[in-house]
Amino acid sequence: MHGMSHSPGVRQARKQRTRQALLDAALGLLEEQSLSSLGLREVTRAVGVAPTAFYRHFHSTADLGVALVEEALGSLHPLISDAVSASGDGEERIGRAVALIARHVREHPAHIRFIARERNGGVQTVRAAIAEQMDRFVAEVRAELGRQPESAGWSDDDLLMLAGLYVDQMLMTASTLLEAAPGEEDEVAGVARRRMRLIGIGRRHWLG
Amino acid sequence: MHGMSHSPGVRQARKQRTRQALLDAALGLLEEQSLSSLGLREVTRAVGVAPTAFYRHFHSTADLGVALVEEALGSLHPLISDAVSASGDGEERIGRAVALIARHVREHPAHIRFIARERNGGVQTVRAAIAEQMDRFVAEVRAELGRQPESAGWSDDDLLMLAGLYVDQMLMTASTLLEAAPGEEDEVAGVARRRMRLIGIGRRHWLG
DNA sequence: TGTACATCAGTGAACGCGCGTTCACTGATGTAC
DNA sequence: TGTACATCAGTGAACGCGCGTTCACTGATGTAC
Repeated sequence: MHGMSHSPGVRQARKQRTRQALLDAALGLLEEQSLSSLGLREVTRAVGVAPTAFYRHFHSTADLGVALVEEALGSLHPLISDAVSASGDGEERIGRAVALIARHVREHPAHIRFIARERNGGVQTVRAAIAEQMDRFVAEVRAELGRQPESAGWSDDDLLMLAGLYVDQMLMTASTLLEAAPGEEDEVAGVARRRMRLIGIGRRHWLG
Repeated sequence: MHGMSHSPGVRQARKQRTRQALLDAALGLLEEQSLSSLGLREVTRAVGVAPTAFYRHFHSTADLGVALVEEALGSLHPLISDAVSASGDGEERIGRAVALIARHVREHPAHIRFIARERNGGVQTVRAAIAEQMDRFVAEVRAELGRQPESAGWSDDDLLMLAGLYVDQMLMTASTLLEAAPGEEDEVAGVARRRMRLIGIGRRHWLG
């Protein structure tokens, strides 16, 4: 009942909790503004710690932004591969991919908003962090596409082009769903599916 | 030599010049930050007028942002229609459309950056102004597509879907060109052309 | 054409406020023995 | 197990600074007659 012999890192766990609270608070504040106008004091106020505590975790709000990119996109890689590699015929795959995106947007709206906003935002290091993750997504999608029989005869360049088109389309769909009025989501999802269908048709007739 | 009988609006012309100077200065400052962190004093300082002069022209920096949307996108409607309606076969049309975009990016980089950044930015009224202009572009492209023989048998909904895909693709191409390192532009344009080609193939095989 | 008055774009001082950052600190947690 | 010392996450006061906004103003431009 009296714990282990040497301390298991209570201090470190508390620090981690504060850090996460700062990230969560920032993400909330960023629903209505851009990172380049987010203040360090705003964030600490929302958490309920002293402004100076911020420096124990991040050098600046830009630094925090890079951590948010990691949080928002780092865990998304499995989902992306799933979305592309789903089995079944083309129509089924499209339906499942769009449903996966819609679910992710419903469960993590603030993360998606943050990425869509800062992808072209005013903070260079954050833009670079997002671009790096997006490049990884494109590379993963390309690898997945390369495994499919439909890709026989495709050059590496063309596969990369197609992968980029799919990834951009996914983010655009997510961002549009986010802005959709309640009840409009189905229509947005329908348009997204038809776009994917048209791209799929282009893919099938690309050669020959 | 002594001017016309009643004043032709010297005062109004000067006011217009100051207003334009504020817009130009703001656009320059926005290359490296988002509108939501742009300060009114920053802008007037860059122009060389008193901070209070700002209020003679705009209620706020958000208001100035809406004016910038008008400036950046208002004059773009003819170009968009041109890009879609160019004559010649598919490949020629694609080449001309991408060249038009590349030229516009070269001539108005700050405008494109502003739109790409604020399309998902932190200022609601500016987002709405951009969305409205984009909707107009989509409607215009749809009308242009509707006039082409390739669109026989297409439903209004599908034409709208295709028009949206083209417009999103154009903005994405513009934004990617903007971030391309010098010398990389040709490769980016090449990928953009292949994307357009694939979409065009999907279009040709959409029905039947 | 000349005069008297109105308009209004731009000024400059002043305000209260929140910002990022520094610094020496506190006290719970961790470590050595 | 107990004691003495080290670490370090979080504190709170203080700083200088730039911000948005108000206000009464100035003087060139515009208008009426």
